[in-house]
Amino acid sequence: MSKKKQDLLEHAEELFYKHGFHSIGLKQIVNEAGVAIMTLYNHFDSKEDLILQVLKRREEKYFSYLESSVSKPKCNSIALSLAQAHLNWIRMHETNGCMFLRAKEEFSSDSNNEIVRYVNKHKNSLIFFFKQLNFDYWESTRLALLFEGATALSEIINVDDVAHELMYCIKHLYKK
Amino acid sequence: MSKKKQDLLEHAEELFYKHGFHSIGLKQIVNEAGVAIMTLYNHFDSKEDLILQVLKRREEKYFSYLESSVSKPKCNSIALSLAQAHLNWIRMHETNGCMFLRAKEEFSSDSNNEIVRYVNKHKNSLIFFFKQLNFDYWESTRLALLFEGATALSEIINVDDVAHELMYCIKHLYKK
DNA sequence: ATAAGTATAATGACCGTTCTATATAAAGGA
DNA sequence: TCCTTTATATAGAACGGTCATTATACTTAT
Repeated sequence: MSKKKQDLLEHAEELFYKHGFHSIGLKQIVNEAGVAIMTLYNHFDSKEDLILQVLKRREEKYFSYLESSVSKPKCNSIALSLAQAHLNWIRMHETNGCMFLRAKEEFSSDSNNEIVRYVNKHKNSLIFFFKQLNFDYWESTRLALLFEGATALSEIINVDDVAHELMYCIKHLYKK
Repeated sequence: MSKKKQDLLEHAEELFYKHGFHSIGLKQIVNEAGVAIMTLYNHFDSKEDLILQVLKRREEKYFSYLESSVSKPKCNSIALSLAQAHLNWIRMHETNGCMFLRAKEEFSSDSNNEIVRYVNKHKNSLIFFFKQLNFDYWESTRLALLFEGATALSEIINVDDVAHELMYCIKHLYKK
């Protein structure tokens, strides 16, 4: 992948997450990335295409982060390891909510929008990921609920306190 | 309050929640409400002022909804009654996330923005509301985590399944 | 020479906000 | 009852700005 394209993806991810998808203009992205606007359109079909590629890149990073936490677990409990990984992910970023849900929210008025469909797919992949680790449907759904809650609450109170309560919930609600 | 102002607030709330704050233009709001653009500026100082008044109205509705659930409880458990009320609130609206967090997210790049400060205050009011019902800090924080999780997850999977898991968590994590 | 990146300007549309000028209707005094 | 004031609402245009996208033409490297 071109260095310029990578720069664009990185700065677009940061700016979209910080300001939102409608708020940020392509001009601001290319300025931040230090490339020309035509270079952006050379690598991406449209703003929607850029958003989609940003989200796909982020999904890969997030899932590989979760996966590494189960392949190299730090706790004897899988649920606890996953929770630790999710909390670390939150700590690594600005606490500004779930980027995928925010994308869906901003474009959800058109339910056939490609971004909306992609986010739905992504969140179902997350629940499916839990199921593959031998959690049943309800246990997986519950994990998703707790993780989304942790992400959202971190926008308001400090992450350490959120972590405290997420761990408390997991410890009392999961055996493995 | 003027009938026109009420119409504006109602349609603005619906449109902001459906499309987002930056996405929706004032023209579309006045069209939907059936008033002239100058009528909007007669009642509100600016778009930011309109957003703030929409959020304040919504906060009152949400809190009075929670309050009525504890004054006329349907369950023997306070936490369970609150959870039922929160789930009913979700069912009453389009499942498009928490409007307050979405407002904060869209304007958070300017942390001194009045909307951002208001949302922070609102969420702290929620935790304070729980504390007044004799939940300690951690119990209150945990309730907030679970409620935010339920709101977020309802954007993805059907609310009945979310309700199932929220109730499960509450039952196993709270005595009263 | 081929490919990738650059700068710049143009397009048409929409943005929040303000201005002007007109219409309506209720309220108060004669 | 008539006249005047005041408040509220209206339509429509204008302002300067930004938006995503496209076209053109120039400069680099490989």
